[in-house]
Amino acid sequence: MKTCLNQVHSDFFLRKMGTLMIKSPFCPHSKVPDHVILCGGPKNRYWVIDVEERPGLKTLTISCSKLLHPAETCLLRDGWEMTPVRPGDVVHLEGRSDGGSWLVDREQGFLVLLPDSLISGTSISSSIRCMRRAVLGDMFKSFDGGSKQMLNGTMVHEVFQRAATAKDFSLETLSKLADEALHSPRYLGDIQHFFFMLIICASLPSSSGGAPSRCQDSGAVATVTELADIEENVWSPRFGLKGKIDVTARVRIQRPRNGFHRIPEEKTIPLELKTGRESNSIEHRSQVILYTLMTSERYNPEAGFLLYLKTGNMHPVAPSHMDRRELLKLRNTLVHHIHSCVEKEAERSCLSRLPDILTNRQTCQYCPQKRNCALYERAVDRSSAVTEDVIHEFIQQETGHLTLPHLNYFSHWLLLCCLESVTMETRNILNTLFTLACVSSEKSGSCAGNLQLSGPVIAQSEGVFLHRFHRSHVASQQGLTNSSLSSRDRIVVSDLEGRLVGLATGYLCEVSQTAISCTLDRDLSKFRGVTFRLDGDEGVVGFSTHLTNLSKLMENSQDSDRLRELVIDLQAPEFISNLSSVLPREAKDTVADILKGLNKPQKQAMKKVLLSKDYTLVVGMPGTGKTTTICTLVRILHACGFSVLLTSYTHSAVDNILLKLKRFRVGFLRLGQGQKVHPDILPYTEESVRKKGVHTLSDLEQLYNKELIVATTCMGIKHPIFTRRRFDFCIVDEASQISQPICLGPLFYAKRFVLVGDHQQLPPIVQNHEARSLGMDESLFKRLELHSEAVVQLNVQYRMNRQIMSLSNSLMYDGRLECGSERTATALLTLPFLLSVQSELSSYSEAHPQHDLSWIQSTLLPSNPVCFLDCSMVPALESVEQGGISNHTEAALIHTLLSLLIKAGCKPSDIGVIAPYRQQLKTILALLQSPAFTGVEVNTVDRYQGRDKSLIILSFVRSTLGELLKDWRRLNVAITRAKHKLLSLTSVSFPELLLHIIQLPSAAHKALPSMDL
DNA sequence: ACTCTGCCAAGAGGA
Repeated sequence: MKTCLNQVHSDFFLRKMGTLMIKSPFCPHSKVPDHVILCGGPKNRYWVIDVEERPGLKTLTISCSKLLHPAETCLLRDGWEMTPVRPGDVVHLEGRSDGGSWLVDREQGFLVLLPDSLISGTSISSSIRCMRRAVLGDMFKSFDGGSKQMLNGTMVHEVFQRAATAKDFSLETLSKLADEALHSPRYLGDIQHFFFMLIICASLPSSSGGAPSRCQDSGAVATVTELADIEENVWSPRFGLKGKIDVTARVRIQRPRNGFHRIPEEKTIPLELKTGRESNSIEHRSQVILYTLMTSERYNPEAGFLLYLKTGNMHPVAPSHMDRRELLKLRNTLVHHIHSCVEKEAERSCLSRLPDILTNRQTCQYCPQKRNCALYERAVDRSSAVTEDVIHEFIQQETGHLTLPHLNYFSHWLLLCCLESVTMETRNILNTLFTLACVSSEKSGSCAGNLQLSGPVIAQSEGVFLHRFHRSHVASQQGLTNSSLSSRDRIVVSDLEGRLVGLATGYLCEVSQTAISCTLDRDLSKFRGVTFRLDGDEGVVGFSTHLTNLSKLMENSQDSDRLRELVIDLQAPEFISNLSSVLPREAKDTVADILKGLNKPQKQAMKKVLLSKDYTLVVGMPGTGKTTTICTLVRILHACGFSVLLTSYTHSAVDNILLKLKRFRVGFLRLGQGQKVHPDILPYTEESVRKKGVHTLSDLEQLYNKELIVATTCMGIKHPIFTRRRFDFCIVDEASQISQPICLGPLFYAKRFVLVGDHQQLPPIVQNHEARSLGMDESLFKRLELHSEAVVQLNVQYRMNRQIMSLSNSLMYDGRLECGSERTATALLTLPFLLSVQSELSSYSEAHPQHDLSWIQSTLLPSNPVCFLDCSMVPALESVEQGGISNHTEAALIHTLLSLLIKAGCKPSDIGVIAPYRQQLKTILALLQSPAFTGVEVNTVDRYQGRDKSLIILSFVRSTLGELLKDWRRLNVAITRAKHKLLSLTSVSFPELLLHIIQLPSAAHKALPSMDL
């Protein structure tokens, strides 16, 4: 067995420091991180302090207190000792403890490793055959599936569930439902993909006489009396399981007993439907066992049923302790592999080994993960020792087309993504839902408790139910509006007791003091009377899109081969020499017309794109009309009859271009959730077009093929349209802010691509330090930039006046940035009432000669477009608070300056306040409560990218540059948002920007306390 | 040492 790393460390520690140190629960080795929540009792969460291994036995030293005291012990044996538990893990224990000593063995107790990671029933049952496949399936999620049989299964499931709900299994109803399912917009896309039609009725039970069904087992008779639910969603933080139950049924069980009355017993049990062959396999039965386990808190079902629709046979599944034990052990192994995808080796992280490859040709042949399996083996595990011919041949077959650089790129980015996902995982707030009482969650603001359903539930559309909750009694004095929950947030609904965790998910609509309305994916009207809690779901999206794209890049296909050459091998992009061969004659005039409004570099960009055979990179320096350029480019391509896939990382970036495009009456199709799309773009979404009537395959096909231009976010490429369509061009906006694996996604679907961005502005955000240092913040835009022949620079800007521009020029652009016109270059802030403010300041100054106000006087002057206000003498000190870093002195100075500027006649809506830290925004906003400041926009540097204001006040907050502004790209963004005037409050000296410094006197922020502002 | 947006999901069956 592999020795785990932590074990090595503690052994080492033990030898060095002697036994006393390691036995002490307070050894620094095992400090509990802040985000971990521990507790005792039936929902216990223990921290593993130490693991001691002996043959056939594992002893854990554990504690449910963050102080790691008192410590308890847990003995694992009879196979449980193989559980891959390590110091620093969190575990849940089932069973009994005898004075702080637990025993988990053959007969009693369960250990649930990392219980807050909920593992789905299907993942676990798929791990029975092959653990490696289950782990890969968790990483590369969108690889399983896509067969006709599956689609058939999905639809038959739906038909059955609907018929069961209606309690009507007549042939007439069934065929009606089947017809509906066939024409449901939900499946049309998939059906189109497979091009087949099917007759559903063929797969339905012949004895459609109906529910209730019966089942016989060793004399006991179970009769289904009622359907409690369909597609019930279950999250079980107790066993670390989750799943969706096909049918939750009430049954009456009658057991014959000699000499006793047959007292019927009512039970609620899970019922699993299968439409395929009646295999009654371990996998199928295990699924049922897991459902009984995860619903044990809800219904305590002793058994469940497996119903094969083809034959109509129902198999009871009554799990034994052994069944549950073995499945939980599998879950623990699986969760271990998922959780420890990276490990440290000599201070450097590397990808962990996966469970071994199965050498069963039969099983592997149809495995949906076979490419990823082979890739991982060759690119990561690199076990040269394995020379088994079967495996070697398999790996060769799957990855033979790849070179070493390809494999390195794959494993490198896989490692980066895994590192980042581990860091993101610790911020998952859902585990507070599992363990934290609602009251304490409410304090953090992401939860609302004590809610009761009020009024009717309104079904808005399929799977969208409008609910209203009101707060039954205000336990805490807080009203609901104090919470940070706001409309459009994603939420999870659970009950207050923690029995019905994750009942439904949805979006918040309205929040008032005492009521909340939201749309949920399920109708909760039958839970009337239950007290609910509602938690904000920040949603850990995970990295499956990243990994899927990486895997796709390694595919043995034409599209992927070409992308690998360009992206990994960095093959030089090619261009054709003559425009006339691409420009259709009839489009020439239109194109010439469109080109008229452009400046020189913009025209150059158009030309380069049209001539490109592979890709073009458009550098859009600040204020150079990036959006206009893209919009014009799309119009030209459209006029030439080219199809275009238009994407960016964010919805707002996509919609920005579309809003412009719309004005030129260029048609397009916008894919994506209506919730996220700009209201003016909504009519162009698939959803809206469909409402006008899409009933058949050809309708849908027409909808998908009609427009030359299709727009969506980079994450939106899972849409069925991409299984059918290829585009002439793909344009990716803000490409310098998108990480490589995500940026790759849309490129698979186009012959050529255009990346638009500016690597001198913000890079992709990476949380994990190691991942960043290993280059995860390098965008594809930046990677490809070395091919200067592919780059066009938009360097003529229409935003900043000369002085502000030169600041950025000296910092970043080596003087390449130019003003588009003399008007732009000389534009200044207009302050109509400046004179009266200045004279007021002068008279104040005379009355209070101890205050030196000359700095304010010169700061206000529009003819001073760039002012660095040096606060080091004031002094303005940063303070570290709960929510981050802020600087109250700078905030006070901003308040003073804003008051004077607005008084001098600057419109609040022309003013932007920028700070790198969120906490500073809060501090500033708190000072700007008066209505006079309404319209002033206070935001972070990051959120201001792509936008501008006439006047910008920038608060540096920190007296050293700090991690954020140390990144000059962020500093560059900050200083290039202002059109006419830029005021920066800082205690940092910039040798690079030695211009325009105004020294603030000591206590400058207290200079005007009595002046009427 | 605090910057941020994306996603609907667990399962649909077959050797």
